Amino acid sequence: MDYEFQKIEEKWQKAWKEACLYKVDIDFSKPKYFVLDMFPYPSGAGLHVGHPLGYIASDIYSRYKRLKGFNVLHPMGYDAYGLPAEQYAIQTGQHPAITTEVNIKRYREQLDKIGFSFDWSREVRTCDPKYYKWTQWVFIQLFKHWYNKASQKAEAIENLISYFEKNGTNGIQAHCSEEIQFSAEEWKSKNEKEQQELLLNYRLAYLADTMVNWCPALGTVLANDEVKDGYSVRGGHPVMQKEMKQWSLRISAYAQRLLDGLDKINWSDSLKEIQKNWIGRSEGAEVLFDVSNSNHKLLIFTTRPDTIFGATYMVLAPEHELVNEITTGEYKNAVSNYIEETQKRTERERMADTKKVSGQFTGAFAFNPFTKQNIPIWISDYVLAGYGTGAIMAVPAHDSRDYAFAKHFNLPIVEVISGGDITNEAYDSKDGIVINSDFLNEMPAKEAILKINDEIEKCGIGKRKINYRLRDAIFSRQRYWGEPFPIYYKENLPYPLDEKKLPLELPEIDAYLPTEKGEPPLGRAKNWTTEEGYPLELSTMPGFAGSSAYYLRYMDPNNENTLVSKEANHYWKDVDLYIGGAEHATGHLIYSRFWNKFLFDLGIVCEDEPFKKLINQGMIQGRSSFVYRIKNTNKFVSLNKKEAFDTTEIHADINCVTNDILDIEAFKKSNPEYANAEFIFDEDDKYRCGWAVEKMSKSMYNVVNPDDVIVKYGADTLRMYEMFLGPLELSKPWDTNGIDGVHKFLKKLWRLFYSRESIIFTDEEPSADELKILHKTIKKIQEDIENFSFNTSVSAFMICVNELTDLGCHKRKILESLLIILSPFAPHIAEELWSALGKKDSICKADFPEFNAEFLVENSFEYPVSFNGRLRYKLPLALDVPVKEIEEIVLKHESSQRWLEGKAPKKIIIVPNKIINVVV
RNA sequence: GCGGAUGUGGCGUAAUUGGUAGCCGCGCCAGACUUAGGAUCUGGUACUGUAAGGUGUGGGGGUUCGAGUCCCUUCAUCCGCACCA
Repeated sequence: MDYEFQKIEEKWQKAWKEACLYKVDIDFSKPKYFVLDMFPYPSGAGLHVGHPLGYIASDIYSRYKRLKGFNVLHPMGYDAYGLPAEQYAIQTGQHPAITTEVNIKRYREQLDKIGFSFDWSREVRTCDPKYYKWTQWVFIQLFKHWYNKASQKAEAIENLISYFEKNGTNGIQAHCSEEIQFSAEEWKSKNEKEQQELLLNYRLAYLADTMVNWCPALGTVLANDEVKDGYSVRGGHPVMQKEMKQWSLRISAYAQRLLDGLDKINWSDSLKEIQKNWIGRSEGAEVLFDVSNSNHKLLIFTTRPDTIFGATYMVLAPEHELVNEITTGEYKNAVSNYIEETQKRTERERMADTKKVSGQFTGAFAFNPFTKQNIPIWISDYVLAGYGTGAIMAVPAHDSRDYAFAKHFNLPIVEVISGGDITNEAYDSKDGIVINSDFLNEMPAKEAILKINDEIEKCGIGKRKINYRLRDAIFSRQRYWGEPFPIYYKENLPYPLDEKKLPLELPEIDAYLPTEKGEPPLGRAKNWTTEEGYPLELSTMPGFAGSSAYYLRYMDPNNENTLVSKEANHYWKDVDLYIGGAEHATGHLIYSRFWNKFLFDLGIVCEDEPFKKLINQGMIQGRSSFVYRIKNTNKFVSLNKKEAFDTTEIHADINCVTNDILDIEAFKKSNPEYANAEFIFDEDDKYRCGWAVEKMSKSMYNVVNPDDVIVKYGADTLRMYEMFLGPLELSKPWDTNGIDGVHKFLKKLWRLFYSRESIIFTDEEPSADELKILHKTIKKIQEDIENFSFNTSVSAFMICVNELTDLGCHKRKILESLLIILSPFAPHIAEELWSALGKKDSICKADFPEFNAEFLVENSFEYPVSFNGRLRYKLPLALDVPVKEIEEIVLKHESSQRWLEGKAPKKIIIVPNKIINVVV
C-alpha cells in the first residue's frame, strides 16, 4: 500500500467540510483562543508559495490549541477593496467587483488545497455592504466624538457642546487642530453653520484643508505609509504635495496611549521600535520669542532649552504663517523668491539633497529673552512646517543642522555646553557642563534642562511640551473602489447619515475615472444624494478602513444590529495570536490599535489592545537561476566555464532547472528565442546554472505556485517543508529541490503503518526505548510549538520516525500518540492513518498526549572528557558516581596519560552529568 | 546619520541558553538492488593532513576551567526612520 497523498487529501478535505469540523461557537466550558492571520488582498496573480507561510504557522498553532482543549477561533476573509482592481477596471472597463469576485474564488481554491482549519462560516469581505456597514458606522462614531485630555478618552460631541454652552473654551482640555478661544456667550451667538465649523476642530473624524500626498497618476491622495521616497508604494508613481479638503482621523489624540500600550503587548522589539519611531515622542519646551520692533511673537519648540543662551538666530519654515508679516521691505523680494523656489521642489528633491544648505534672511530680528540679544530671523526649508511650531531657535554650537547653516551663512556660534570642539563640528550630546549661560553655568546639561524649564514657566514665556511626530491620518481617497463615506453636505458642511440608513452602498458608475470637473469617480454616480436631495461625499475610504476592525467582526460576523455583540466580545475578547507581515508596522497595525482604543473608550470592546501577541513571518524569497549567453551569439556557456567568455547573465525559468542543472529541451521550449540555442557544457556534458536569492516575481522567472507543489508532493509535504525551511520570522529562499527530504519523511511514516501489501500495526506493549523516543518527541514538539519554532519540530519528527523505523516499531500505543502530535503539521496523513487505526472520530478531537518524564530517565551518562577545554575521549559512567570517584577514574584512565604527559593536573572541573574538564 | 535585526559546511539550518559545534534535510561521493531509473536502501561528507594531529561559528580583543552563546571593538548584509529642532 502506497502513500497516495492526492486521494487522501481530497477525501479528508471533503469530509472535514461536510462535518463543519472547524466551525466554532461560544462555548463557556472551554477557554477561548483567537488565532488571526492578516487577511489577504486577492490579487489577480493568485498565491505564490510565500503567501501561505504565515497561514501554515497559524494553522499549526490553531490545531495544537484545539488538541490542548481550547475553543479556537481561526477565521479568514478578504481585504477586498484596493487599487489594483480599480486600475484594472480603468484599463478594461470590467467592474472591480467582478474582478475581485474572480480573484477571491481563485484564492479560496488555493487555500482550500492546503488544508487549513479556517471557520469559513465567519468569512468577511471588506467590500461586502453587510461588512462595510460597520466600517461606516465606526466612522460616524468618530465623527460624533472628541478627545478629552482631562479624562484621557473619547467622549460624545454633545458633552463638548454643553460644555461650550456653559463655559466656552475656558478650561477645556480638548485635543484639537488649532487652539481657539471663545466664551459661552460667543458660542451661543454663533449660528448653526458657525458652530458646526468650530466643532470640526474637535471631532475625531474631521474635514480640513491639509497638505496631502497627491499622486496625479493614480488620481488620489495617499497616506504617509503609502509613499516611499516621493513615489507611491503601489505602482511607483511620483507623489507631490498639495493642499486639499480631506477627511482626517485624529489619531494624534491617541499618540501617548498608542505608545504606552506597546509595553503591554507581546510584539517583537523591532516592530515596537518602528511604531515608537513613527509616534516619535519628544519632550521639550515651547518658548515665545518677541519679534523686535513689532507686536508679533514667535513660538518655537525645542528639546534642548538648556542651550537657549547659545541661540544666535532663528529659523522659520518657509510656509510659516508669520513670514510675510515680519519680513522687512528690502527683503520682501528675496524672501518670496526663496519661498517660490522651495515650493517648486518636490518632496523627493528636498529629501535627495538634505546636505545642501539654503535659506534667506527676513530682515527681522527676535529678542532672546535670556541673552537679551537681538538675533536675526531666517527662513529655510530645513525647518519643517508640519513639526512642532514650524519655527526653531537655532543653536549652532550644539545642533549639527544649525551648525551647517551658521557656517554657510557666517552666523555666530556660541558654545554653551562644554565637552566638544565647536571649531570643527557641533557638539550635540547632552553629556557636558553648561558654560556661558549666566545662572545655568557649571550645571550638567541634563540638570540645566529642568532648571531652565522652571525659569521659562516662571517668566510666563513658555511651558514644557511634549511633541509627537505622528500625524493625523488622512482618510479620503479620490477613488471608486472603496467604502463610501456616510456623509452628506448641507450648506457645504458635513453631516453624518442616520445610522439606520447604513450601509450606504457604493453606486454604479459609467467609468472608473474622475469627472471632467476633476471630481472623484463618485461624481459620475446618478442621484448620489440623500432622500432630501443633499449631496453625498464623493471620496471613498482608504485601504486601512476595512482592515481596522475586521478582527472584531469575526467574533460576530452576521450580527446585523451591532458591530460586535457584548456577549461575543466578552467571550473572544482580543486576538491571542496575530501572524502577518512586518510591512504593516506603520499602517494597519497602528490604525487598528487606534480604532480599537476608540471603541474601547466607547465601551464597545472590552480590551484596549487588539493584538496580544504578534509574529511577523519572514518573506520567502525566490531562488533565481541564470544562464550565460556569450555576447552577440545564441550560445550559452555553463557556469564553470563562463569566465573564458564575455557573457550576459539571463534569468532562466526555474521550471527548466533541477539542482542547478539545465534541462536543455525544456529551456529551448521556454522561449522561442532559445529554440536554436547552442550550449557549451561542463566535462560531464551537463549545463550548470548560476543562482541568486531574489524577490519572488514573474520577471525573475522564479515564482513557485503552491498548486504545482501540491500536485507533485501533496499539501502535507508543502506545509511541512514551508516550516522546515527555517525560523518563521526569518526571510529565506525557497528551493523546491529540498522538498524531497520532507516528502520522504512522510513516506517513511507511512511505512510504519503499511507494508507494501497491508496494514502492519500491532497491539504489542511498547518497549522502554520506544517510549523514550515517543516522549522525547512529545516534549520537543510541545516546546517547539509554544515557541513558534516549527522548523525544529519538523526535524524532531524526522528523528523520531528514523528511530522508530530502526527499531521496527509498529505498535499502536506509540503510533497513536505520534499521529496526534503530527496532526497540526500534516493533518491529512494523520487523519488517514488515524482512521486506519480504527478511530471513528476525527483526530482533531483527540487530546494532545501528556509528556511523561519517567520514560526519559537514564541510568548512565557518557561524559565528554576535555583537557584544557578540548574534547579528547568519552567516558560512560553510572549517574550516581560521586565526583571524587570520577576524578580518580579519569586520572587513572589510560587515555588520560597521553594528555597529562606525566604531569599532575592543575585542576579538574566536574559538572555532574554534563562535562569533565582537566586543566593541565 | 539614528534605530532594529542577522552573520555557523557547497546550500537551508541545529546546538539542552556558558558545557561534546555542525542535529535534521538538500546536494555531493561510494556502494547494493535493478526491465540503467528524477525509484528504494546502506555507508561517507566542516576544513586541512596519508596519519597522529592541527584549524574552525564575519574580523580583532577580553572574561572564564570552558564562549557560536557573555563583555568591548570592528566589518558586512537586510529592514525601518530620516533636516522631527
